[in-house]
Amino acid sequence: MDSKKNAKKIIKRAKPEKSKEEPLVLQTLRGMKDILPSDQPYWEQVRRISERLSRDYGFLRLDTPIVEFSNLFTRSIGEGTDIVEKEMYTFITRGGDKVALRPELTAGNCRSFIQNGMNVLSKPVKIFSTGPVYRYDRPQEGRYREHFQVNFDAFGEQDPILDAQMIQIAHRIIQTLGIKSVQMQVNSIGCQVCRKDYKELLVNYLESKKSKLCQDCKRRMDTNPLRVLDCKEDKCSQVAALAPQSVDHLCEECRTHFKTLLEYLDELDLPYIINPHLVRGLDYYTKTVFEIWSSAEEGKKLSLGGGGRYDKLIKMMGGEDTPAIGFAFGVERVIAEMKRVQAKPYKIPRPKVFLAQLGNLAKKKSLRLFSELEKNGILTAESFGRGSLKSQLRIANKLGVEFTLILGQKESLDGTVIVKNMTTGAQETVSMDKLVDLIKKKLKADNVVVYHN
RNA sequence: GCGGUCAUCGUCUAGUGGCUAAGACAUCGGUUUGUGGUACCGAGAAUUUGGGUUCGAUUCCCAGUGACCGCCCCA
Repeated sequence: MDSKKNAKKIIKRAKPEKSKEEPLVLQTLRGMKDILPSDQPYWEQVRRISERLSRDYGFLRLDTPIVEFSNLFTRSIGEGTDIVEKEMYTFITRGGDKVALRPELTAGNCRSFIQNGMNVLSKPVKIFSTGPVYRYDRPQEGRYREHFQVNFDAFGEQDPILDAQMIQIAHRIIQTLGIKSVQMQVNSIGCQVCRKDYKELLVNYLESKKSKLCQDCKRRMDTNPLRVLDCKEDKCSQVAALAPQSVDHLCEECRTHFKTLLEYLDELDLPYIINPHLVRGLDYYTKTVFEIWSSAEEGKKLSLGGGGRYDKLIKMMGGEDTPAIGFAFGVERVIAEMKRVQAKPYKIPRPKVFLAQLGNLAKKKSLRLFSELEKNGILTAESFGRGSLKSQLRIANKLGVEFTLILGQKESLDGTVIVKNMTTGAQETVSMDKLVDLIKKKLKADNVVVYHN
């Protein structure tokens, strides 16, 4: 006994020495995580609801590669943005191409739209996409280096009714996922022309109040003056409160667009507010921008998702002038919120039948029987590797199945199988060829095959 | 990128500058031969990594790594 233990310890000690030259680190990379089976009901729910609603609203699915030429992102998102400046996973391929892991989905979708000539499709072209995106930033709760987004883009329609519909579907998905208490925040940051004018106006104003701003904001005045409006410092928000607002300085077209959008939103009974300080981190936005926030409890400073118009992006990228609008939400954040408000995850179907086998002959036959049950839509669990009936029943019990099928030596020879009711303990022997029908009947009678969602 | 807090079995927790680092849950096995839930018994399983101080460190110090918090920013 002692020698056994010692031997183990020696092996343990020896292990690291063996692999000294290249230590194997059994750990996910910083800011990345596994999505474990126990979490899958939530993910499944998000997938199902998103896919269903995307279809309901006429979106077609598009999947694009995770890796693209890196300038696809730098040019669309904007050279000066944080995402591009310090958060991109960029590398050179063996072929010498400068590529990057996508930090968001819209750029790739636009590329695909142009490359595949989707402008010939009837407008609007509504695109649904989902998958991982990558940003090399400092991880925290709700912020990951790899996270999943569910994304909607619509190309070729400049009518603000599409803005309203986009906000509607965003709201609808989050609500359907069980997050009832949400708030939509909307704003208009104008088009290229009026935004530029507004920025000048704002900078002039801020310049006059410079002494009252925090250090960060003094810096922001140059890099991103709109951000000053968002600062949490008391003194800055006092300055921001009196600052000129973008909505008051829109050009005629942008003002009408925004006004019409608000009329549509009023019609929809959505819980929205106009947040004149709402600014988004990507350069390509024009006119409408919006975010979706949970309002269940204060404290959370993370939006669940956001989006906006990018009317000039396709043209800027070299495509035909095509107005567009998009929205994305972060799956991890939405799931965290679902858990917080105790929203119901998807109920993954559990087996109602367990197949136990006993003896060599039965073991051989059980594989075929299992397959037979599966083909007939009877979800069955098993533990073929286990020998004793006792341990198999224990598993069956733990799984909470309705029936256990027992196939032993005797039954194998007779062409029968024992059906044991796990609630009552009663069991009957039935012939193999009647088994499937019998089980189907029993499950139906017990009304156990009802799943929600 | 900057500042801070933390780090013990799979999970949740105890504990200590010095004998085999404790418990619960979970896992696996057993309580005779072909029958589950309870009970009883047993097994495996951890001091994040690397240095340093020390006769001796899981404990003290430094660094790395990671998680989390506050910035920056964002989904």
